[in-house]
Amino acid sequence: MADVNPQALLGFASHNHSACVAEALAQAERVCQEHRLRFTDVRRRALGILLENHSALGAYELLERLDNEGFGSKPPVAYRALAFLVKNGFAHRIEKLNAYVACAHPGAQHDPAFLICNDCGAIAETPVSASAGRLAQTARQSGFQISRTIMEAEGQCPQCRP
Amino acid sequence: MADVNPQALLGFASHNHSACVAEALAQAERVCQEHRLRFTDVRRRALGILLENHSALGAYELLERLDNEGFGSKPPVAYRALAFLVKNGFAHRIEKLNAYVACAHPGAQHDPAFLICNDCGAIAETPVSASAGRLAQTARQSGFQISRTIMEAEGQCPQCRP
DNA sequence: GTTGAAAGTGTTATATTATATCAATTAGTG
DNA sequence: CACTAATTGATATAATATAACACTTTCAAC
Ligand SMILES: [Zn+2]
Ligand SMILES: [Zn+2]
Ligand SMILES: [Zn+2]
Ligand SMILES: [Zn+2]
Repeated sequence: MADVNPQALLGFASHNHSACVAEALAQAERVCQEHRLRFTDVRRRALGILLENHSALGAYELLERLDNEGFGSKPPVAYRALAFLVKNGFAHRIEKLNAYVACAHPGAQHDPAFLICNDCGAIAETPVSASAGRLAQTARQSGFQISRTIMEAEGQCPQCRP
Repeated sequence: MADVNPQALLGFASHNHSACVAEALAQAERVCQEHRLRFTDVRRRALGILLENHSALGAYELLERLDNEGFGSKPPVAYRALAFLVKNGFAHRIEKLNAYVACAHPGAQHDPAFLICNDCGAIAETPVSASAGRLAQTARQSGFQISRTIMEAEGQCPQCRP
């Protein structure tokens, strides 16, 4: 989960990674000011770590990095930072991996969908609208009111295909 | 997770529950004979318990019931039975709940999609084809080869809506 | 039928993921 | 400043899951 080639990510396309990180952090900074959210040191750094890694990170992997940088060393430190990031749309939890990834389209609240490469661990967040899909249609027809959807697809990314 | 009104399930429609269980077990029996799968006592009973409950059951909840009936009492007993059932399409794992549910359309291999009621715990498995959806389309376009999809929607079932 | 290989069962032990709670600190408010 | 709410960090524990071993059962080959 940890040692993934950053080249392979962000929709499996290469990109200027440090600029990508800086921009995402600045964006988060703006959103937090707008919404009067407290973007504290741990939270900012947690998001930075997720962004740098640019792939799903387990809570304990994040915790280890935070600990190494002088933050707390116990599970709640990581879980609370993650809860803040997820709640406010800066990161997402990947259910299939019990892991967390920085959001690729922060700002607007959205239902994310993920493509997860089983070979290299790359993760791509796609802007699929869940409310437009067949599942949502089925739900509406049966009177089920959807509040949140989870869409994750496992497989092989373009780089890892034979 | 455990005490759910069976009336609320199976697509949130009521049905003859004991007949439903019996039929599903018979169906599993047939499929196992066809495919030369060993439908042992623990496995059969595990499926029976999932069917009777007719809602998602945690591995340890299943384990407790198996233990009460004289099977093993240690985690691997439940996890192995579940692995067999899931692998062969008789049950599914609900990632969002870390729980397991009997398949509503056994026989054919399929990518299940679920509607999960956050109020009463009811679960409906819908026959949505994942490969036809927008996520699959996006994947194809970017060269990603999907091997398996997870689709879970949380919300309120018809019975629980105000 | 006996035998050997493969699969299944149950246990012990341990790994991994996650939360409840409390004391101390910090940030925002009047 | 004084008050309150939010945040942090630690302790402790809960919940979920797997590795590895000994023993038994199944099944096919002989
Ligand atoms: Zn996102
Ligand atoms: Zn890959
Ligand atoms: Zn199914
Ligand atoms: Zn309900």
